[in-house]
Amino acid sequence: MNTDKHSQNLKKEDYLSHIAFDSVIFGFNGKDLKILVLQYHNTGLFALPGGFVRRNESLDEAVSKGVVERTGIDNIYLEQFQTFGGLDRFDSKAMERILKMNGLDPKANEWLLDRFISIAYYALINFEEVNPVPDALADSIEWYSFEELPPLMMDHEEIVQKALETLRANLDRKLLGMNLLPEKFTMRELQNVYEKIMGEPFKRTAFQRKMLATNALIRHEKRFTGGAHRAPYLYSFKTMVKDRS
Amino acid sequence: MNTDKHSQNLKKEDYLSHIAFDSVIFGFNGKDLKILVLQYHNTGLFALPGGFVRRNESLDEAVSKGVVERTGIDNIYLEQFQTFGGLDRFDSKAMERILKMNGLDPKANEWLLDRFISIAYYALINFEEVNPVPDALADSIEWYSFEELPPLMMDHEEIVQKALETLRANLDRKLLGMNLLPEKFTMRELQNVYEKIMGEPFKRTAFQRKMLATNALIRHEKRFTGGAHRAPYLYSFKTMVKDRS
DNA sequence: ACAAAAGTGTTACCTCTACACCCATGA
DNA sequence: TCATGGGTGTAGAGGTAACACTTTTGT
Repeated sequence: MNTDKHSQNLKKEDYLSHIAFDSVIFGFNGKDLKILVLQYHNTGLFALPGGFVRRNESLDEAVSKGVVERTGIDNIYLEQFQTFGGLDRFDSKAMERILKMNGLDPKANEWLLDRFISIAYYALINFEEVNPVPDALADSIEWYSFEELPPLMMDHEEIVQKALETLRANLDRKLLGMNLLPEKFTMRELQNVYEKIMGEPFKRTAFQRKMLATNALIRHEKRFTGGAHRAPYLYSFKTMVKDRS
Repeated sequence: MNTDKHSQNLKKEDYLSHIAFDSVIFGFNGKDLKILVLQYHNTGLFALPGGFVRRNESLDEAVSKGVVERTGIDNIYLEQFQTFGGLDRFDSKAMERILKMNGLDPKANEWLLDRFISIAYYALINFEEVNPVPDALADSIEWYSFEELPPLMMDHEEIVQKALETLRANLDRKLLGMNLLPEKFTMRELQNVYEKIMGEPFKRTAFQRKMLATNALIRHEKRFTGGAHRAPYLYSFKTMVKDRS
């Protein structure tokens, strides 16, 4: 949970009360699968980037805007995967602390201390294009790989877990790999993405054939890396179709 | 969208504003796949059974309670599948009419006319056990098969569509058939469920083998129907495990 | 005996896997 | 020419699908 860039504008009447969103933003730096985590000013509290929904925008618009603001790129693959509505999922003391540390009056922003239901989305982005931007209440937003995630607020660790599960379940059904890679990539790079997401190694030759069999790749010129070996082909995905379901 | 049984209790302060749920309740009568649709008093408006979330109950609890109240049975397979948050998804005029026709003052229940985000669930139940119960605002709740669905309010047709898609996508991954059948059933009955859900016929022998290969069925005594043919075995599902993901 | 539906055996086919082999590249 | 990693050919295993055959039941 998190706020708009212009925190002074967090007026109750502009937003739908009790409704928040959280986003699990995945990026792949060529080696590791990472997610964006932000830290609130002077509190030591870590959380997923999130926000609230304005009365005059749809849920999808709100989330899209939030993710674009944090990453600096638009045209992002975004997918809603679950809504979290447990009774335990608000921590008014932590929220109060966050507001105070940002010089905001908790009394004047009482609606933020109330119970929230959060709609969770995951995003897949091309790591290279991103320049993460913290919002007004947070002083840092950084990439963390799964092995070194800091402890997250409230139920955010559960949200991350569920995001990863959903991503895994969808990986074969949809062509998700494309959203984590630059436009052109080698088969080895594609395999790396798949292995990091699934958390297990694949056989090189079987992977290659499986991918080619999907008929979704275009083969381009070779990439001469300077390595003392055969130059691999570059590939790109045929269409911008992200969902084949 | 819909209300609690005791509509006089629909006090704003008891509920989370802007948040509703809708449920697509599937049942199988041995021949057709049907869903429960309710009709509001004197309005000709059809809608999915739904409700609101009390401040002191979790989202899942609220939905579960709502579905149990309408069907009269508990221990129902329930799965959240999507949250709908479009700007178009409120129709204050229709809601006003519903309130008026039920002798409620729209002014006193103004929060119900506001914009709502709805978390949608689907439920799978054993048709035979159900005795559908309309809530206070509705005068009927009835089974409709997909071919004869009445026009539904707001985005409820989209919700039904998405529920069916999700059910189809999950059918193989999870053992969902079990929730739509009585405890013991024949292979032909199980195949009927699958065919109705997927909307396509399966080969009898292939289906039988595929099901037996899952190793999830127990074979019981035969059922002598009086038909002039070999009596089929009865089967039941091995475990109450509903999710193998 | 016969018709109807249930259950199973068999064969052909297809797919996937493993392994080997060849290819291209720069040192 | 050697080491390294990329691409493809092939044979065997395993799984799937189609079809026929057998079994069981009530008329």
